[in-house]
Amino acid sequence: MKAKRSKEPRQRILDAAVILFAQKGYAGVGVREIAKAADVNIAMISYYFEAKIGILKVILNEFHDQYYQVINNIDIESSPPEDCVRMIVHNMVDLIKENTERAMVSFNALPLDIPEIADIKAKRVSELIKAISGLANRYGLDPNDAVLISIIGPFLISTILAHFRFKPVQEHIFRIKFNDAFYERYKETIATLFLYGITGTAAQKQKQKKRKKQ
Amino acid sequence: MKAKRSKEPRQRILDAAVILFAQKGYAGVGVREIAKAADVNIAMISYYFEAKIGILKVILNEFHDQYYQVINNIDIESSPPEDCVRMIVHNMVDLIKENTERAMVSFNALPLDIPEIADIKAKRVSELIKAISGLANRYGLDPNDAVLISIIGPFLISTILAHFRFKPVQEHIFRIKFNDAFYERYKETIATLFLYGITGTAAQKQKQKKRKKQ
Amino acid sequence: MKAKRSKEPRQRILDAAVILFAQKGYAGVGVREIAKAADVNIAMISYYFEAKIGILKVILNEFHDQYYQVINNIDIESSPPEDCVRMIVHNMVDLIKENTERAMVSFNALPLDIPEIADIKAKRVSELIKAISGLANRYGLDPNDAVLISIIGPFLISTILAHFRFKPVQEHIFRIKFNDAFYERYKETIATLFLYGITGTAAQKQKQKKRKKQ
Amino acid sequence: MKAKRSKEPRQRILDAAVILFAQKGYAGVGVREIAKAADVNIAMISYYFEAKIGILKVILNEFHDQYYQVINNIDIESSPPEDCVRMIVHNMVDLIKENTERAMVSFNALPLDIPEIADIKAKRVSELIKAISGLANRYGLDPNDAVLISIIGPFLISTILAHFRFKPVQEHIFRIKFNDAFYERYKETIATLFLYGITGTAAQKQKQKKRKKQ
DNA sequence: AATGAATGAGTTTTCATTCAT
DNA sequence: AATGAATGAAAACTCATTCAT
Repeated sequence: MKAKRSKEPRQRILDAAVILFAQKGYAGVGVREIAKAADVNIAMISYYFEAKIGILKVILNEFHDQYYQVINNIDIESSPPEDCVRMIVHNMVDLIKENTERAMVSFNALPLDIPEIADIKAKRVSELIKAISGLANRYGLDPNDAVLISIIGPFLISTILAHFRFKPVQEHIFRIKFNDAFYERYKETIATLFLYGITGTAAQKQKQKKRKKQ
Repeated sequence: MKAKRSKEPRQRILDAAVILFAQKGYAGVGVREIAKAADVNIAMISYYFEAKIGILKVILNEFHDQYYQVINNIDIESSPPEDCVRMIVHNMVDLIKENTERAMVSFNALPLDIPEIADIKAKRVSELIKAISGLANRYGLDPNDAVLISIIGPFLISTILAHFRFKPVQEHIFRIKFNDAFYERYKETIATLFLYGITGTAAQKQKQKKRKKQ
Repeated sequence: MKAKRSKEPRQRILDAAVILFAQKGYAGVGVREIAKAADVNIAMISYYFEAKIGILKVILNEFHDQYYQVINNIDIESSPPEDCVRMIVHNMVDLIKENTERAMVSFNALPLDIPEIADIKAKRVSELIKAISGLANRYGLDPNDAVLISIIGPFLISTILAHFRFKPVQEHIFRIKFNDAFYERYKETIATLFLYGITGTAAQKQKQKKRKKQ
Repeated sequence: MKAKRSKEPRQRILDAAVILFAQKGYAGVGVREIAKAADVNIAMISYYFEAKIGILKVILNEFHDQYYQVINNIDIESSPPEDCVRMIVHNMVDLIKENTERAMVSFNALPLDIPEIADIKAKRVSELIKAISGLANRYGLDPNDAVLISIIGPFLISTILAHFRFKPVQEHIFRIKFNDAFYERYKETIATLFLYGITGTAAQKQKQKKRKKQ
């Protein structure tokens, strides 16, 4: 049960908290539970993070730093759009696969009624939308078409997260193993689904415009 | 703050709890807060629902009843596949638009560490997968292809839910109104995205099979 | 579980309450539990007994009425002392055998911190002591010897009650049936134990007095 | 009202709880009342005893440990039977005199509807019966005579406890002081009562056997 | 005579945090 | 840097009682 005492206490607390927050939500986990899982004394939590909410703030910021790196590290300008999307999907699946709990905490289990958390979240979402708009532009979609952006924006992350959310249930029902081979095909399928979907949507839009002109 | 005392106490409790659970998660909301928002005495909660968890059970079951009706009410056999998908998308968006909080509670804010809730959820997900498999079959996709089903299964609901999750933030950033006109276009776009995506994926699969044969 | 609806509600409440109070103590039983066991509506309790404590008052008074009848109905004056004791033991065992729960409630499970109950109890105990003193006198024991009276006073009832208290455990351990035959022998044994004990004690006292005189 | 803060909090809780449980029964006492009487914070109760029932478990086990020591410490084999009984009575009165509340809680005020408590009690009663059987054997009584053992088994403890239960009432009625001198005579009287009673019973049994043979 | 919904004060237990060591 | 005892507030839940019907 207890985390190996190999790492530093601070890191052990973070690791334990991420898993528990992902399972039960922020409010559903007590500091005693975290301290026990991390094999540290309760008082260490306020020592390293001031308060329980401090743990969440660190988790949230650390994950978002990684998350936007995945998008921004892609050289959107110089690669063909399709490669670009495939790379993003590839990196994003890898990121979430390796940091499933962190991702789930950062997207789902957030107590947005706590102002500090709401502020961090709002700031980060703004950053994301800019990146998405740039990408849309490359596909001939109008980057100022709010409706379109608001649809395709959360598309990828939510689809990938949905997979990881339902993973335990599906493992049980389908009796399949989600191994590396699965995830290679998964990345491909998601990218194809997204690319065909988005180009189809763009094509449809062109048709409608023509019809209107006529 | 207080709910209008027009409805029956039991319904007022449910209505208040749904909104609060969606905002703060199940564990983040206290029964006192629910009782206050519903304008009922705190003891009424255990009177009508036995315990706090009883409220969640009712919400969960009620929403899933509606949710599977949306899928099962479509006459999959006799309509052309495309119409079928568009109808499902249409109905599903309407359902979630009218029951945003219920949907979010039923999909995101669930305390799966509570056995009773995990059981209900597992049962309902099984029902869903059967329905999805039937639909996939009509598209020439292999209904026993676990990987494919496990990808497109949670696709629709998670995409639509993602929109509603990010709705408040987007309203603020894009300064657009999410009115009826928006949702008509939204349904169309989502359906197109999904149809092109899924047919593209099916086409791609055919190609790969041919290549392997050669 | 529910009491047969053959008797009147008032009596059903009393019967149910006696059993529950004996099992769990007065404070350990809720009015809802009593109402359920008696198959009456909760409000009937305050209707018939004003409040929960009213049930206990009735139980207490009813049992003590029976209890002192057992002692006072014996014609202490005209029977030989030994017969007199045997009859008291006989009647007392019968009474407690038929009213085990009522006796246990009236002697053990009493909330003496509630003034009304303490008052009833004090009044009844005074009555008992007078009866016992009279009996002691017939045996040549000094009825004003407080020490002696205070020892033999609670002797019988506590011994008999102890049997009934440990009855379930003993039935289990000894695997014996406490049937009518057992209770005939039980009465005899208790009476013999008491008679030999009390005459032995009286004899011993005489010896000590003689020694002191010498 | 408040206990002196001389002892450790854990002990103060136990001491306060014993007195209150003896007065009002387990269910009749609240943890807040215990905490107040022990002059500790209410949270200390679950800190030291996990839950309210934890206090009772400790009281119960501690008292029974002492109680069986009293019986087992007597060297039944090598002393004359009469001395043996007098020593047991002597030690038992001393024990209960010094631990009146603990004894009353352990014998009367037990919530046997709580499985944990019923288990502890059953285990302890079994231990007692073995000891009693051994003692009976020394008196020429059949240790396998379940009826006899089941009668004389709870005899001593229930008689002594009855004295302490009625002590406050008797002090008031008889206006006598229950001082050390009283208890010396009390021990003697109880032992005599018991010895004469038990030998008388044994003698009576012999007679009956003879009669049956004839 | 009888119901069951409703109340508010009560219960036990758990919470995040702090303090002396 | 680390402990674990201690705190007071808040958690969920249960209580006996009352009231309109």
